This record gives sequence, structure tokens and C-alpha cells, in this order.
Amino acid sequence: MSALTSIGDAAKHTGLPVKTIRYYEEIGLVLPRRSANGYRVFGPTEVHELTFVARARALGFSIEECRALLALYRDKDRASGEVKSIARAHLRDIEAKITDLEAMRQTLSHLVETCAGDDRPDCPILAGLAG
Amino acid sequence: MSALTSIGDAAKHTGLPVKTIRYYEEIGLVLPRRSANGYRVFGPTEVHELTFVARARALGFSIEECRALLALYRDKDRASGEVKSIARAHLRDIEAKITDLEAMRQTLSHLVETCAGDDRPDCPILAGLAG
DNA sequence: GCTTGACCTTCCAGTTACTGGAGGGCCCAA
DNA sequence: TTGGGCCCTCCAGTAACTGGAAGGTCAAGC
Repeated sequence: MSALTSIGDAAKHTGLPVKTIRYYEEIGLVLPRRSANGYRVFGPTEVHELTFVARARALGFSIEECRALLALYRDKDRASGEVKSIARAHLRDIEAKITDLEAMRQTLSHLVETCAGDDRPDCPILAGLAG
Repeated sequence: MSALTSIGDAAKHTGLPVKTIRYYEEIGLVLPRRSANGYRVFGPTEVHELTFVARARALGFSIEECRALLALYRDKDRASGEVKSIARAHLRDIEAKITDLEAMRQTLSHLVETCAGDDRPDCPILAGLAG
């Protein structure tokens, strides 16, 4: 099956855009080999790594966090504590973002509810923003 | 009081960094006048507009949304319906982001909980990312 | 043998909203 | 006159792609 794939096939397997896979190579995240004609060639390892990165990105990890996680993923002798501490730090970031967004949602939904939203100029939203 | 202020004073009044205020001028958002020596001069109107933008940004509105809101803020004949529709669209964005982040938090906190986080290499977090 | 189309390649520019820094004026107080 | 604290402009960098131009490769069809 997935012995050696082109970038297009790797994209289909991972759900990542072709452009993104090229970008990941450019920044040294996942490095394919090259065939005689200069085309990128992805082995099963590289496809797995791309899948790994795609999932980590979907969980909101930054590229640098992905780089660190990928290094641990490759290192069969890693300590799971290292992985966990990266994940926990990211989890805190996510929770902080949720808190911020909840506050925005609260304020904004209140403003939206109190605005008539008709042809008249009076507007509690603008008034709220003006302070 | 706030008759005419320098950029530094405008920054203190609005809580915005000086650099950000310069940037807002550069993109045509809030345009101060200039004094004879080339320094920016902010009247009460500009200071109010900067405050308005600062609040809108704090609620997560993009610069382009701020530009639209500011145009409505300036237009005393606006229809509040226009403001409300911008705000409601943004509210939907915020809610969508919260939903995404909640899903990430859910998945990630589950992975974190199941990881021993010690010196051993076995790691449910990495396993989960690998799929 | 030649063309067509779907791949693939590189390189360059743009996106969002700033942020940092270099290099240099202006102005008031000691 | 020197110092410090403002102010100015311009340039480059950030994160993570994304779009587009210009061109090479390869198999299928006429």
C-alpha cells in the first residue's frame, strides 16, 4: 500500500494541503527523500510523521511544539513526562483562551441583545464600545 | 483636560502602545493631525476613536471590523441594524472558536490524564497523536 | 511524433496585527 | 552644554501558511 508516495498522495493520506507539506519540509519538520526527477518521495515513516503533525496541529499545538513532540515521537527512549509537560502547558493555553473568549462572548452577547438593530441610529453596541 | 495630546499621552489614555497607535494611523484607521515640528497631535475626537478601537479589539473584532464599526460610530445617521449585524457575525465567530477550543481541551485533557508522565517511554499522548 | 492534462518543481509575494530596533530630531532642566 | 525623555521614519521580523507565476515530467490519446 503506502510504500512510497508522491506529495499528492501524502496530502490525501494526511488531509494536509500539498503546500503545507512542502512548507513543513522547508522548515525542517518532515523531510522526504527525492526521486531522480526531483520529485519528493514519502515513505511510510514520513507519512506517519505528517499524520502526527496534522493531529497535533488540529489540537492547537504550535509548529515549535510539534517539532518538540515529533522529536519525542521519534525517540523511542523518551520519558513520557516530557511529553506530558508540553501537553499540559498547551492545555493551560487552551483553557486561558477559552476563558478570554467566554468573557468576550458574555460582553458582546449582552450588547447584541440590547441593540434594537433597526433603522434608527441609537445603538448600545457603539455606546458600549465608546465607553 | 484632554484638549490636545501627544502620542504618548494618547497611549496612556487608551492603554494602547505607542507603536500600535502609529500603526493605526498608517493603515488609515485613526488619523491625528501634526504639529509644526512633525509630532502627532490627537484631539478629543481621535482619543475617543482610539479608545473605541481599543475596546473593539479587546472584544476580538478584527481591524477591518473595527474600521467598519468606526465608520458607523462616526456616522450619526447610521442604522443600528448594521452595527448589530457586524456584532452578531463576530459573536458567531467567537462561539465557533469556543466550540473548537472546547473540543481540543476535551481531547487533550483526556490524553494528559491517561499519561503517566514519568521516565518510561510509553505515552498515550504520542500514541493518540500517531492515531 | 506531438499534444494535452495532471501532476510535480521553485521562487516570490501577501496575509494579520503588530513589535523591535536602528538612527536621528526636539526640547526642557541642571 | 549635556543629559534624558520624548518624538520621528524606515526596515525587518513574527506565525503558519496561501496564492500565483513560470516551468519541468510523464502517461495517454490522436
